[in-house]
Amino acid sequence: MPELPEVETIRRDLIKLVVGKKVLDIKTDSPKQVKPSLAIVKKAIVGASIKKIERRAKLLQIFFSNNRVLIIHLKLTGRLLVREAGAVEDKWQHVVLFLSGNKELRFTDLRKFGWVKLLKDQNELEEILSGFGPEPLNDLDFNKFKEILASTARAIKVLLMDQKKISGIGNIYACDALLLAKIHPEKKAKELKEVEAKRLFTAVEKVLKAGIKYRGASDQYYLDALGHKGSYQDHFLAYGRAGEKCFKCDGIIDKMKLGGRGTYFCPKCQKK
DNA sequence: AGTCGCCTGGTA
DNA sequence: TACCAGGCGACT
Repeated sequence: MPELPEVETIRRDLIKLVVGKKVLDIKTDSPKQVKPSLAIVKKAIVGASIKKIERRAKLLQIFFSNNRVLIIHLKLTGRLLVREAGAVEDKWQHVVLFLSGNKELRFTDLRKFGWVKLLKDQNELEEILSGFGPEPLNDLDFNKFKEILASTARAIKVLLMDQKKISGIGNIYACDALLLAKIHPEKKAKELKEVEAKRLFTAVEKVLKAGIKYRGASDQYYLDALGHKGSYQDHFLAYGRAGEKCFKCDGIIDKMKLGGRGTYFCPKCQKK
């Protein structure tokens, strides 16, 4: 599932591949995923060129030369692929932007949970972005992190994945950061001791940076903008490793459900 | 805070 | 053939 490192990798790819290109046309076979509607998006961006591409949390923002903004959420199985015009159709291809320079920007999505949304104006963008917590690799310092922890008695893993509190962390990096910091996923956030908070703060930064370094985790569906896999899955600490040996002790990684989500942890390293 | 619904491919 | 995963918003 695309989380901060995966979306960031795609953003960096797209900057090289599509910035400066003009939108010639757009099509979809899955109208529900294009908001507010294909007709409105078409009218707004056909003829404009891509000016810059930003990321906030797991959201990609495409800014156009006419000041319109498209935001994209990949959810679980979304991909953004840049292909040559007319190249063989990609699996689960649902929205296509036809670009100048004989390129196509394709949004593919097996589950169809992802979406592409045209914003009304700058205000709407600010409104949406203001709903996200700080970026863990940019505007989060340790004091702010401690405040966030102290604000709730929810399980620490659920908190890490709450985009309103901290942005960009999903199941993979939450599981890995908690093992690296040796903290049980169910531990209440406000009950973390200073040293644990410190370890977790460092661990979050470390796993996210590793994710970016390895160009994301292609455990299941994730591919970068050129359709290549990342390799962070070869460096998973906890995620997806149920039954395998812990990387730091002789314990065996276990799997449980927490907040409805599969949660991987080492019962020996991560005590409650 | 817990549950449902959105989807579809993979698995039991 | 039924069931399940899973980000996130809506609902309870």
